[in-house]
Amino acid sequence: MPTSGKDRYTPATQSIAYLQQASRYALFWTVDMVRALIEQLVSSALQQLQEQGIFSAEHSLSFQVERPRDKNHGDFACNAAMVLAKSARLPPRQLAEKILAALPVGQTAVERCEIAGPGFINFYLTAQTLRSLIRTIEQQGEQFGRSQMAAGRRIQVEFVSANPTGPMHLGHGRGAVNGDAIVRLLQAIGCVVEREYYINDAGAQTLVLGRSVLIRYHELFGQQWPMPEGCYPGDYVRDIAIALRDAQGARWLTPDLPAEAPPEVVDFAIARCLEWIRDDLQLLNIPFDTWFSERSLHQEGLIQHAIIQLEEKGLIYEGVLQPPKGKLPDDWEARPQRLFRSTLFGDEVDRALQKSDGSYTYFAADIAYHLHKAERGFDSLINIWGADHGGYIKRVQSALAALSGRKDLLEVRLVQMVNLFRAGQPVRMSKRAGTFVTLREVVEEVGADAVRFWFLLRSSGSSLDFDLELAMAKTNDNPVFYVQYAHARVHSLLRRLHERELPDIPASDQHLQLLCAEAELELLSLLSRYPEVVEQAALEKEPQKIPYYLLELAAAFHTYYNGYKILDEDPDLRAARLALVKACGQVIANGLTLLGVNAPEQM
RNA sequence: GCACGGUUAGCUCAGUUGGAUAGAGCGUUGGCCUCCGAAGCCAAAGGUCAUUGGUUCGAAUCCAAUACCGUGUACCA
Repeated sequence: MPTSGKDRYTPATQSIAYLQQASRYALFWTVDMVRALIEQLVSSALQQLQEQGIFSAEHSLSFQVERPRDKNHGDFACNAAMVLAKSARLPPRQLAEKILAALPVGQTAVERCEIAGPGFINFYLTAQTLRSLIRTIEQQGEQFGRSQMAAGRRIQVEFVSANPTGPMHLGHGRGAVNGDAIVRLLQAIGCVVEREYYINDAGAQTLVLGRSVLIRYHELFGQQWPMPEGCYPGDYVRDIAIALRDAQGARWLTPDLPAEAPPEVVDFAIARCLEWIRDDLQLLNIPFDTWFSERSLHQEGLIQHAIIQLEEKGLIYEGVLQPPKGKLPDDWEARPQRLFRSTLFGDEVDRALQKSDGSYTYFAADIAYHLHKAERGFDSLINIWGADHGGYIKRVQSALAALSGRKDLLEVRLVQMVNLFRAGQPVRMSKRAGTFVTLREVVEEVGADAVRFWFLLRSSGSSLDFDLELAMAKTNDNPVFYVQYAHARVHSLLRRLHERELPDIPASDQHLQLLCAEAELELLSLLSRYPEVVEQAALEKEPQKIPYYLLELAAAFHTYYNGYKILDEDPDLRAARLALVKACGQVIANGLTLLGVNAPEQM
């Protein structure tokens, strides 16, 4: 039986006869049907060979039907002859000959098959089969490429979760765009996805923010205090202070700098930062379903709830950690702490739950948070974190495994850092020198589409160079324009059609027969791969596969456009080519939508 | 030291159930508009897939060591 696809494609349960029947009566073949047919054909051939005694009965006849990388190798390729050569005690190519001879004949979708390379059997689809794809795309429209393969699966994606202590920077933006794209991809295969933002509105950093604001606030009234070590010097702190003064006047003035800012000031500052963050996310068109407050964990006693559960499992103890190996921090001292036995779950050391002042660590809150997520009944949880948080993965997964018993519930995906460039020169960023570039400034300069596309073009696992100049370029240098331009060209053709008052005739099956140039069949073949690309990108949570596919499709489209006249004098040919071109436009639009990038009709 | 990520063309990077002659853009060189948008197309040159070994019909891909780069490395978030 075929092992290709496994649960990823329509199982090849239909009989060959059924599929042949379907091809005769249905308007079109879907890619899944073709794949299923080919798997059936090969299976049937292998069975016949087994009856002939080429294989003994106990040999499992597994093989794969795959998409060849090189277009010269046909539409599908089968590796059966190579995988089974040993069992058959035949050289791969000889076995391939026998398989080929045993393939059932007379079906309509496959034009020809041939042996190539070390023993691949390549299948070339008929032009008719490829053309029918236009019907699929016409019928499914913006649904083309979407599926229900993971229908009903409930997934939560937590991403961004930038601290509300300042404006978002480029790294946050990358995480935001990446998370958003993963959500869209999962939705495209039928998952029910919830987007969540975890607000770190408790803890020391918020107090530092409050204190920094308070100092700037007093400056507005003529009171100068030096900014203490560790406080935030950025200009935005002054903006918050001004807003505080404008909203609440002088009521927070004090003769001396208090050790802690009043809670109202802290809350005001946090609220202000959150407002900026929401605005920035909106600018990038990234919505959230839930904004989850860390503070609520403390207030509702959920941290105790989580710790009690760990205690009941005997996973908490009072202890002293060994000093870390390698470079020792200057102020390291042995101190007894309340520790969680994360080493039992694969972590390197046990982790502290309470600080020396008795308050809970960030980790303790994170345990409670993730327990809460687990209790909300998701099938899986995905966190998108910056690479600098990589060290926390094991401990959070340990805690979740301890509490939920589900080891694979949480998947953490790290997004590497972003380096900012302008015309090839690195843009040095320093908070102190005031040369820090915020996400908002970049989005406003180059536009949300360019920012999104660039961030999605690179796999999240490698660091990314973002060049402001390139992102704005309106040439081939800029991939987002290249793709959008292809889409705009499609609509430009439709506008020209209208201007010349030519009829927009729907292409008949006979019209489509005129599509037989190599460039046309290649374009069709490329279009047929789109649903598989979406599926793969979603399953692997690797959005970059979509931009790369779109670049390939756009390139093929531009080549076609340059080589052939779409608005031909011959109305039949014109109708056929327009149908193909519209299908391209549809798929480009679908792909861009999946990335949250606009598909403009005019540029 | 340890953990995680990375190393593919001059530059920036794609390349996952292991697959055929390893790809794209930029840059370089040379071509294509009396014609639907040249914001485009075509062609050429450019490679020890960091190194070494292993697994097998087959390795950039899997495994093991090594080298170099990045991030993190008690109580911060």
